[in-house]
Amino acid sequence: MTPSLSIATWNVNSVKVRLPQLLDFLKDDAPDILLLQELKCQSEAFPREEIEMLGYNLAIHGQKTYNGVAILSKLPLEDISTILPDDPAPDQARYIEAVVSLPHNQALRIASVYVPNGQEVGSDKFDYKLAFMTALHHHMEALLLQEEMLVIGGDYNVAPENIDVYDPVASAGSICFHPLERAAFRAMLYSGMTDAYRALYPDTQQFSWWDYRAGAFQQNKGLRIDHLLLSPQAADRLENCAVVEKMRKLEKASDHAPVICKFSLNNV
DNA sequence: ATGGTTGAGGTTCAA
Repeated sequence: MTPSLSIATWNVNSVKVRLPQLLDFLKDDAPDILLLQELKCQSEAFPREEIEMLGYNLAIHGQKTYNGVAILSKLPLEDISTILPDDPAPDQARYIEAVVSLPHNQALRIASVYVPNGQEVGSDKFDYKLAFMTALHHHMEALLLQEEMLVIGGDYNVAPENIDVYDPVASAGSICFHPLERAAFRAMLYSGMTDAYRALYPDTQQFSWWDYRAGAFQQNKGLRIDHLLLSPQAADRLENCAVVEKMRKLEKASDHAPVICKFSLNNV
C-alpha cells in the first residue's frame, strides 16, 4: 500500500453548531489533518473530547464570537504557534501553525488561516484585509526558505481568477474579487506556492463557498475562496484535490464546503 | 430600501 497523507480545510462557521457534521466528516472522509476556520468560540469552549475520541490531536486558537482557527491532526503536533509576523490585528484569532513529524525524519509544516473578509472595497476593513494578506505573503516567503513540505490552507476570501466566480462581469471590482485582492493572492503564487485545486484542474469551475441568501447554492452561484497553498516540496507529492460539496447540501450547513487533498509519501 | 440568511449574543454586527 502506498503511504499517503490527506489534508483538508473547512470554514465551519461555528464549530458548536457544526459539531455533528464535523464529526461525520472526520469519520467518513477521515482526513489525516483538518484545518478549521471561523470556530466562533473561545479555545476553552472548543469541543475537544468528541474530536480527540476520533484520534485527533488539537491545536486551537479561538476567541469570543468571531474568527478562530484550529488544526486537527492524527499525527502529533509540535512547535504550535499563533504568531503571524506583522499581523495588522494580532488580537484577532486568524492564524495557527504547527509542525507534523512524518516517517523518516521528514517534517511537514501546516497552517490554518482565516483571511479577513474585507466587507466593502475601500473600507478600513478592506485595507486591513490587504495588510493581512501582505503579512501572510511575507511569512510564506520566510517559510519557503526552509525548503520543507508546507501546506497553508484556509479561507483566503479571494477568488483568484474569472473561472472562480459565477459571474465575473457582475463580480468585477467587488469584495473577494477585487484586482488588489487578486494581486495579493497572485503574489503568494509568484513566491512559489501552488494552488492545489487549480494545479490539478486548470479548466474546471468548482466553488467552495455559496451565500446563504437568495438560493445561491441551489443555483450554484458561488466562489472558490478556500484554498490549499503548497510549497514545491508539497506540490511534488500532490495526488488529488476535491471540494466536498455534500457537506454544503446538508440541513444547517456551513456556507463553505471542505476542500481536501491527498499527498503521496512514497520515498519520503 | 442592496435583497437575501446565518451565527453569536443580545435588541446589532459580521459575514
